[in-house]
Amino acid sequence: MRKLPRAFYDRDTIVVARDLLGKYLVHVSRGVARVGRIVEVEAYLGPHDLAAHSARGLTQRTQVMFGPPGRAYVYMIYGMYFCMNVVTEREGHASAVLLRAVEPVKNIEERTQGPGLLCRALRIDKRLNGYDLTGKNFYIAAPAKPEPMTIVKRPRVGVDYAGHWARRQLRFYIKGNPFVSKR
DNA sequence: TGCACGATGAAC
DNA sequence: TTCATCGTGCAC
Repeated sequence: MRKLPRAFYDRDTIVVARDLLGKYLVHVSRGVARVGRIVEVEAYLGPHDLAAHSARGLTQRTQVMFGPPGRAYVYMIYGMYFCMNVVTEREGHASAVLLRAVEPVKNIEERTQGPGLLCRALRIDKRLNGYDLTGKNFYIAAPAKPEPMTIVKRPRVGVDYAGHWARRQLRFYIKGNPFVSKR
């Protein structure tokens, strides 16, 4: 495995989203390295994208989205789950990719089919908000030999309020993978 | 300072 | 379809 460099994230958000499929998400917590293979993602394109948190402008919560690429944007949702994103493109662009599901690879016992569940299973919480993913204990890596895959695109989940942006096909997942979230 | 609601998940 | 549960953003 080779850890993804910052340049990987400093590219068009849709390109990064699709390219993240099949990569390994690694979090070392209390000496335990948990690894999941990314199988489902969603792209959030920036302040002009009405479904993105950054559409409301720079706030305390969204400041990481407005920061440099390659950092984790982790936030609490519905008072009980966390969601994890990776920040993309140049600083100030405020775009990110939401990780929606991973396939268990190592040291994962709980379910991972959904953004809240994958964070719980990989022990990802608010403390990791802003973490530099080119760092030591929390990163994304490319497998030694990538598996062939077909990518499916669909509208994003839970953003019906976003007008025509709700219809854009910005959700991507690996066709046929059993760990993709249901909906 | 108060309050409506959400990039969810599970039960009914 | 309803509910758990709380931080955020925006209205007063």
